[in-house]
Amino acid sequence: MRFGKQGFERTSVREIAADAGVSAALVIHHYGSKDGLRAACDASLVEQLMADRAKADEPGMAQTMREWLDHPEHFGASIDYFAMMLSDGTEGGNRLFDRLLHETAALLDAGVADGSMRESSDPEMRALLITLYGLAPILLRDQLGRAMGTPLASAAAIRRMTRPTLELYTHGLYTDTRILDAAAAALDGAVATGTTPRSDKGPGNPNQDPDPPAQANDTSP
Amino acid sequence: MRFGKQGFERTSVREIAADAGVSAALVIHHYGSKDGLRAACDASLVEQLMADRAKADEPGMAQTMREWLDHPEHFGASIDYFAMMLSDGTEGGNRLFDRLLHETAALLDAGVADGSMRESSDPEMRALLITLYGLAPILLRDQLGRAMGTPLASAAAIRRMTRPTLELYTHGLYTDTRILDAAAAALDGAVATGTTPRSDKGPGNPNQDPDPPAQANDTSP
DNA sequence: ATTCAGACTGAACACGCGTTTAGTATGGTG
DNA sequence: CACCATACTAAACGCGTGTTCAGTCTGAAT
Repeated sequence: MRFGKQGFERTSVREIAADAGVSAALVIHHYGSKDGLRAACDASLVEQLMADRAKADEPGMAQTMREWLDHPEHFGASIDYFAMMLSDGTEGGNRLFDRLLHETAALLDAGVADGSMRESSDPEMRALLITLYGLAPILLRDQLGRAMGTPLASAAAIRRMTRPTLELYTHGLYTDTRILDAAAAALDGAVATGTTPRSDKGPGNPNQDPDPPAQANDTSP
Repeated sequence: MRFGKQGFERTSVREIAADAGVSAALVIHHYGSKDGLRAACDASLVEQLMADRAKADEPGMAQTMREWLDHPEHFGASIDYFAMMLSDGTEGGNRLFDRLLHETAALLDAGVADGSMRESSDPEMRALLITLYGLAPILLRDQLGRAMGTPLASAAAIRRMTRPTLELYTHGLYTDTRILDAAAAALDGAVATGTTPRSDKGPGNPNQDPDPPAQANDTSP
C-alpha cells in the first residue's frame, strides 16, 4: 500500500488504480471517494492486526508488535502505514493509539501484580510514557536506520537494540536518586506553596523532552 | 508558520501569501519556489535554535529544548515545525536529528565520566534510544495531549510527566534482571552458534519498539 | 431470449496548485 | 530630468487532482 510509503496526499487515486491494474474510476466506484478508500484501508489493517492478535497466546496488540519484531521483513509495509496513522491525527490513528496505551497499561499492571515490575507513583502516566517510547523507533525509523547504518528492517538492527533497551528498563540510567529526589521535592514544594513549578533539571538529564524540575545545587542562569 | 500546523503539502503558497498580506507571486519572486521558501524556513528555525543555544550557559541543543519546556507556550509553533522536519526525511531534519543525537551522546558520556550515570554495554545505541525517547512526546504530542487531557505545551502536562520519567530513568521498570539475563544469553548464544538471531526478549517486555521497512507490495482493493 | 445488476472504462469536468508573464508603481542614482 | 533596479500585482498557463458521466461488457436470473 502506497499510503504508508508516501503518505495519503502524495498518493493519487490513479497511481493506486494503476498498481491494481484497474482504472481510477473503478476505485472511486467501489469506495465512494478517496477518503472512503482510506477508511477501508485503515479498517483492513486494524483487522489484520486483530487477526494476528487472535493467534497469539497472550492477549494484546503489544504482544503482536513484539512478534513483528522477530520477523521484521513480514510487516514493513504495515508498519509504515501504522506510523502514518499514529502521527496524522486521524480518528483511526487515535483509536489505535488508545488501544496500544490500554494494552500497555494492562501489561504493566500485570507486571506489578506479579512482582516483576516496579510500582509507579503514577501508573497511568508511566504507561503513557512507555507507550510513547515503544512507538518512537517506529515513528523515527528512518532516522534510526540512518544512525545505525542498517535499515530498521534488519535482524541486525533489532539485535543491537535489544540489550540496551532492556538495560535501560532494568537498571535505569542514573546511578543514584539525586535527580529524582530533587525533582520530587520541587514538585511537592511547588504544590505546597502554590509556587509556579519552574522546572530546572540541571545538566544531568539526557531527556530532551519532559522536564525534571529544580535541582538542589544549580548553576543555571 | 502554517507549515508546522498543516504540513508542507497541505499549505498552499497563496495561503501563506494571504497570511503575509501579499500576493503569491511575490513569495515565489523572493524565494524562487515553494521549496526555496521551505529551505529558508528550515534555515531560519535552526538559526533561531542556535541563537537560543548561544544564550544558554551550558552547551547544547538538548539544553535549549529543556528551556522550551519551561516556557511551552513560547515555542508551540516551532515544536510543530521541528516535529515535521524530523519525520519527513528532509535533509534539514536529518541534520537536526544528528545534532540532537550527538549532544545526547555527549551528555551521557559526561554523566558516565562523573559517575552520575551508569555504564552501558553499547553507549552509542543507548544514546540513540534515549534520543528517540526524548523526541517521542514531541512527535506524538497530539496523542499525548489527548491521553492526558491537557495539551503538551502546558505546565500541567510537563509537571505530570516529570516524576514518572525520572522514576523510569532512575530505577528502571523491572524489579530483577531475569529478562535482561535471558535476552543477553539468547543474543550471546546466537552469536556463538551462528544461529539465526531470533530476538527473544520475553513476554514481559512492554517495549513495542523497532520496526522494519519493507518492499512495496500492494494489496489491491 | 430478454432483462438487469454490477464490474469496469475512457473521456471529460471543475478545481486548486505552483509557477510564469507582463506590467505598474516607487524610489534612489547618474 | 532620465534611468534602472526593486517590490509588487493581476491574470493567466499548464498540470495533476478527485470525481462524474455515459457507456460497454459479462454473467446470472427470469
